[in-house]
Amino acid sequence: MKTVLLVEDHSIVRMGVKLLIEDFLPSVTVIEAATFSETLKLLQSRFFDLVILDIKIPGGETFNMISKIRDVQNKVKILIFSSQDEELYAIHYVKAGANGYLPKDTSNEELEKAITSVMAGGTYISNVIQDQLVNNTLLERESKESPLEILSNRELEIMDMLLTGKWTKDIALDLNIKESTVSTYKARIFEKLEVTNILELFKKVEIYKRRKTGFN
Amino acid sequence: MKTVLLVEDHSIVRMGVKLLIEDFLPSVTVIEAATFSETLKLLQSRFFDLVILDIKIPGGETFNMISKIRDVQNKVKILIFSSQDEELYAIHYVKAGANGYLPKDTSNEELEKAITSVMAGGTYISNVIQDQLVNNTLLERESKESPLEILSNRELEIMDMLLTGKWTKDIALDLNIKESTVSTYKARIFEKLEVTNILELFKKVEIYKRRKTGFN
DNA sequence: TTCAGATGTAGTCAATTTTCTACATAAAAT
DNA sequence: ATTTTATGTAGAAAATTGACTACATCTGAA
Repeated sequence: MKTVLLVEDHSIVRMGVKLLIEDFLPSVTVIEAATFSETLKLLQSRFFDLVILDIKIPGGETFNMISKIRDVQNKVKILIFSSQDEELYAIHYVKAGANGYLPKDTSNEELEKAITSVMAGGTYISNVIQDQLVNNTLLERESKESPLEILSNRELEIMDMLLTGKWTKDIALDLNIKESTVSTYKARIFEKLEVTNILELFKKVEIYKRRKTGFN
Repeated sequence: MKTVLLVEDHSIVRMGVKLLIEDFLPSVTVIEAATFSETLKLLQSRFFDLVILDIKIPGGETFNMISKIRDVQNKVKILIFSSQDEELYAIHYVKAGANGYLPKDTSNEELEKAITSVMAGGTYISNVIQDQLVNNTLLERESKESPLEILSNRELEIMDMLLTGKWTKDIALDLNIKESTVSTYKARIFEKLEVTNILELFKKVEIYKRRKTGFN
């Protein structure tokens, strides 16, 4: 008899997922939690085989949640269940110790596959993320503390200016280099951090900042 | 015998909502649609009492969806069923002719209440929005409480897309308008919200969201 | 010591975006 | 009823940025 803790603040979604699980795995008991503190309390009170974790529930500090869960029940499997927007960071969740990542707009079949494979002790990563892994040396890069560390000083300097809202030409002027040079840096930064525009860059950096400052 | 058209692309959510409705209103038939074109097709083929509309489904142009639905079946009730992120814009949906607005993270009871009251010919507006209405002196009166409310619907729509990280040409393509038009909107949005680039825009909107939702 | 890969820098030309102007229509104000 | 202002939309020209390519120097690994 397996027990799953479903952490998700949207009751509608909870209902759908719960139903789905009970349908294809009738022997599984699904317990629900809507907040992170509730989650921790439940984890302290009883054993779970799997935690399905919506990464942006109230009271949760994204990356820290995973380690906090493991602090309480270190053998529990964790399946991140996130909205599409977070796909960018999916790899980080896995790196941070999650056993799987699943976008919310997934098909029922995928959800089923993910849950069974993670509960069986495997890892589940949606195709999107697999692509990220395959055609990139991301894993190696991620082995460093922060993706920001793979930037050269000059790149970092320019990234900072970019995040201030400066335009290519401003930066070129400030640093006395050609605009084309700035463009090159920009391209390299974007490539290294795997983003395609300043907004994504900003969000990514935000996450790392939070990660550093959060008590770990 | 009433019939409800549930428009929602996430199958998990569809499942939850459908179940809920069938549970508390057993006489109601729920038909599902995952895209907007599917929605229109269904509306043309048969009569519905209510459309529950996820505002960001594939193929939908946010605000136009409401009028397009009314073009086909002008007496149908429309209940906007949107994710929390859109709460900011809720008031615009109601202005645009929706009969109700309901955030996705609602309780089952609220969903029930919303559906019954809208189907009965009333209007349902979640408390969050009611607050907005109250201190804004109502739908008609334009109040500048929120900087976002001074944007037109089209501007808001484009701002959303901008904040997703989309480029001018993508938006133009999506909305079938010229890139220069998008640029014009962009300029107007920037001017109205007093920012000079997307980053500032993003930050401004973030701040406003946090204030409204009381998060963190 | 040698050599591949990383880094700092640009040029060129193509692609994209912005600016400025314009205009019809809708909505609001007088 | 009439004038203003707001909104949705573009065209043309100008400005900015990006993609590719190149190349010298530096640096760590074989």
